Amino acid sequence: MVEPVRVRFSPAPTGFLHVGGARTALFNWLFARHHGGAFILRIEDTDVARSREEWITGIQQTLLWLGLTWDEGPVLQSTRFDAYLAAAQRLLAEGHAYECYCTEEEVRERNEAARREGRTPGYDGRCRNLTVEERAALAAEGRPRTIRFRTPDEGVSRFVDVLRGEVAVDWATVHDFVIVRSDGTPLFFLANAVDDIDMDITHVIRGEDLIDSTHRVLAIRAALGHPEQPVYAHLPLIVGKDRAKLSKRHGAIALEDFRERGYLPEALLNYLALLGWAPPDGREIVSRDELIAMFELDDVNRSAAFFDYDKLDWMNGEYIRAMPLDRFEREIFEPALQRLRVAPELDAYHALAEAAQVRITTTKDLEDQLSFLVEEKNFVIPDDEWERVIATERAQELFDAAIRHLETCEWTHEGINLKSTVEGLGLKPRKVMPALYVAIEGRARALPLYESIQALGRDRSLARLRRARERLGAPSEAPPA
RNA sequence: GCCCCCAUCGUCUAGUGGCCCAGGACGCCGCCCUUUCAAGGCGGUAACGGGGAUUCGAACUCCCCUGGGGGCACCA
Repeated sequence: MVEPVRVRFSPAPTGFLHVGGARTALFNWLFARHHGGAFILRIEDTDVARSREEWITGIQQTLLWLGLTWDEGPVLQSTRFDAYLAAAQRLLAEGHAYECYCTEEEVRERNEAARREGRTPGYDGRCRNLTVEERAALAAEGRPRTIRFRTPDEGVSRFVDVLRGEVAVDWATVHDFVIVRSDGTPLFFLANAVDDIDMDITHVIRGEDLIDSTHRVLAIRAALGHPEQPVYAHLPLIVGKDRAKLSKRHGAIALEDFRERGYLPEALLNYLALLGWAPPDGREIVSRDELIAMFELDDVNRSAAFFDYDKLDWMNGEYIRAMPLDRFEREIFEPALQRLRVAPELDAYHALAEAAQVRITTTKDLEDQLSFLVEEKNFVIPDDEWERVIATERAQELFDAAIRHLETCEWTHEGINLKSTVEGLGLKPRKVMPALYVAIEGRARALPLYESIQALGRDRSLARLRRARERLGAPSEAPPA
């Protein structure tokens, strides 16, 4: 590429950023970084009524969390209305646009009628060729006035999409559309066209849902004296379980929520990169730098992708496991303890942290696993676990032996080892150990027992075992197996 | 209704006319390891939507059908 690459991510601040938007941002960012170009953040807040300040900051925070830093911006379109309106005046003066006095309701009603009668909806061109007198009369009625772009009556609109080849449509099927609202504010098509020109955008990478609007934006560009086209790449959509496009009100989850649920930004980034793109070498775990090095726009595929949480979970686990232990302890283990209000005695918990690292998929997961460390009065054994796992034949013997062992053993991993104690009773460890897990950790699928006992300490461990032993009662009271 | 886009295992994908009776990954199933659960190792299940055409030869090219999705706002 000879010219410097300039791409933009241009969300509307009308809601949170979800995986679809994030993937679009990521591909733009990767493309810019790969080519040493500029990644620009542009906020398309031309719809003043729906745009909110908090979404603008929210989107930025999310991008930064993912590590998608921008080189220019954020440029708020709401600060550039003058430029768009000047362009509109020029289009008006040169006959590419006209003043339209149809109200929103009228247009909507006519469209609905058209749909009902099986005709194609779309602006019917009522105000297309008004005379000066007619316009004056309508204005005198106090009717609101919009500025509407006049699309060509015939011919074909075409552009080349990197992923899909030539995309062509008959102009006859593209109806005139509003570029300035009756309140005088500009709309997406106008602002988008003007900004892409003014910002020297070279490549437009966005969702496929915008593919049809491309013809309209291109028509404005041409009318404004810029017939040259940026390179377009319309990314396949990310769909939900029902294969329908994800949106704020349809199945989409805010990226913010992924953060709260304990996903690592690098894992989410990696996963997102694999939605619609695959590295030439077929690897799944690809670092940010490798992504930048390998990413090519024409390797992106064309069909919609389903967001698979199972695979994301796996990938997040991979990233957690790949962390150096000290970093895991510092950034994930310790904060989890703090959230549980457990004093982080890291020396005592070292082995536990190591054991936990390979067992969790999210950092939120870790909290559940570590919840047994809470103070004694808050520790409870769920009734169903008690019945299923602890209240079994020979449980009394088992607990008596375990208590005896832990009362005197050396307080090391090897010393705590209960295997020979259990085997000494003629019991199979695999069969009966779960009872001890539940007594100590409150659950059968839990962090390793010896590390947990060690972390809990001798007194607290014995207290839990004795409590369970007491509840079991005398041997004769044991329920028949 | 009209226009546009898409079509390989359940899911994400590789594949660009012979190397494919289709490869990898997630999931799932089984076995091993094992103090539970994981992780790890080994193995397995599973797909080119249908029909034509081109060709010596099609997952790969073309056409039709079917299916799915998107768009047709004073949203973006």
